[in-house]
Amino acid sequence: MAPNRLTLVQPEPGQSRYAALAAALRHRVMAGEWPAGTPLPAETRLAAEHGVALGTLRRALELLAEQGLIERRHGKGTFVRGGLAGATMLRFFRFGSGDGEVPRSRVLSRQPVVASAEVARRLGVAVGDPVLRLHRLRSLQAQPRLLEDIWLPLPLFAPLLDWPLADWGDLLYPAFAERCGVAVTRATDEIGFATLTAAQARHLDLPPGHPGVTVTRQAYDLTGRCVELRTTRADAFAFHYAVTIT
Amino acid sequence: MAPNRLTLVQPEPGQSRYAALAAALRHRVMAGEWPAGTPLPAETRLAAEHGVALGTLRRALELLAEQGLIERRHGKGTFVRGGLAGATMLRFFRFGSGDGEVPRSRVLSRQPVVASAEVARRLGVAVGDPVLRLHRLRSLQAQPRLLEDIWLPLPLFAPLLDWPLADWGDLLYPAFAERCGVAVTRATDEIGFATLTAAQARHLDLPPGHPGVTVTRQAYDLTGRCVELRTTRADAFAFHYAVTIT
DNA sequence: AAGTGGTCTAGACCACTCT
DNA sequence: GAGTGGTCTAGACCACTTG
Repeated sequence: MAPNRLTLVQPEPGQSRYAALAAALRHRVMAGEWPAGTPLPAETRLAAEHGVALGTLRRALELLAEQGLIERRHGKGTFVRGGLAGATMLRFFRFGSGDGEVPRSRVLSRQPVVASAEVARRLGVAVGDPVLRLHRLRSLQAQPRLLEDIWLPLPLFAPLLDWPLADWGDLLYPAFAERCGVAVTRATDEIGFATLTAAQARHLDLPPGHPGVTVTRQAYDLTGRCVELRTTRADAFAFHYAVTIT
Repeated sequence: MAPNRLTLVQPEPGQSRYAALAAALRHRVMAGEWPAGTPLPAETRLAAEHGVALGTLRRALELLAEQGLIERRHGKGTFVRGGLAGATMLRFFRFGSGDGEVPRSRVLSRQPVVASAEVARRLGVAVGDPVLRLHRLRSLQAQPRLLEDIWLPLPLFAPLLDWPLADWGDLLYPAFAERCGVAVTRATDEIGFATLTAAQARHLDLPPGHPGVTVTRQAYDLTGRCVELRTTRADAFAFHYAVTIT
């Protein structure tokens, strides 16, 4: 795409111009025109490029900023956001003194499998499609705290098949970005409750049948496709979560 | 306050004009100038009243709309919002077939007490201040499902002291609004797990020691003061909650 | 048809960040 | 000082709702 050319937006009937413009910009971002962390052109420049008034362009950018696609910094510029931080799962749990500490992670097993009905549904792939299954234990202060089952769609995450287990860091999302070019931008968590199986309890240093909390996460990238399904199990009594309702 | 007079806003240093204007409008709403459900004056009128451009006035209204204080309806007007619906607690739980059904509520006990340290802290009153304590059981399809402990600051909720128990409806927030003039606009919920005591389990038709979920709610009115502290206990296995992270 | 909020424009000026 | 995003203005026109 020629960067200096005029590219008019064509709002569909019933759609506002700034909404159409936001969609157009969203596509340019997702096409990789400005990689994550790099600034977009200045407002005046972008407005001229798309043949709209400054206020309209700003409305569009505000929309994208709300959606978390870009980030605006006064005096500096408008930047394409990278993925989520990665330690977000921890904000659900309260452990002794390790607040803000990144948990140590150990991959217990890694194997390519075929997607079950449940996994396929949540991951948005076909039943029987190849997926990478990870089993992972995360510890705080040498105490095992979180037991994770992770499913990743396989053509996409193939680089992880051979990656030496010793080189896996404590956070997965940065690894997704570096190794597989996948940026997680949005995730949904479902919180439920179930007693731990004997095997699960053993990993977590808890008695069998101990009450456990189950957090099922589906993570999505810029294009909205689900790139990760993760089930985390932990001590229910160490779980704590706060929400604001409006 | 004279409605037709010019009332200029005075933004504090470092504050934008629309922010100052929003604060001014917020005060006018909270002072009861336009009761809940009634429309504010038209944009052009309000802008003229406060001596600002239309765009600035709109920015201020957008702020208040985001905060849930007002609601804008295209072609109709800008309205002061009432309180929260009231059945919000249910969205945490999945029970058999009663989706969307409003649970039947029965008040088990009602007594004025003095605030303990914990209740005082969460309610924002002094230790020893009078509060009204309610014990309440809520059922779906004749099955007891939710056991609630509720504390209400007492000068404010005095009308509830004499109100015949037979006349209490199934929802509390509408009653708060009608009887005590209290509109709940915001609430925070904290979710945790704990085993049920024998007494709690008995009310819920569950065995003693059964795993329970505890939702602690603090509800606030327009002015930001806490008007309700509520602890809800229920079957942990029937608990389910979904969040979106961005 | 009249009144409401929603969109869009064109331009001025301010506040922040870097060099 | 030059470049960025943030605020504010004044006015035109559109879309929705109601009588």
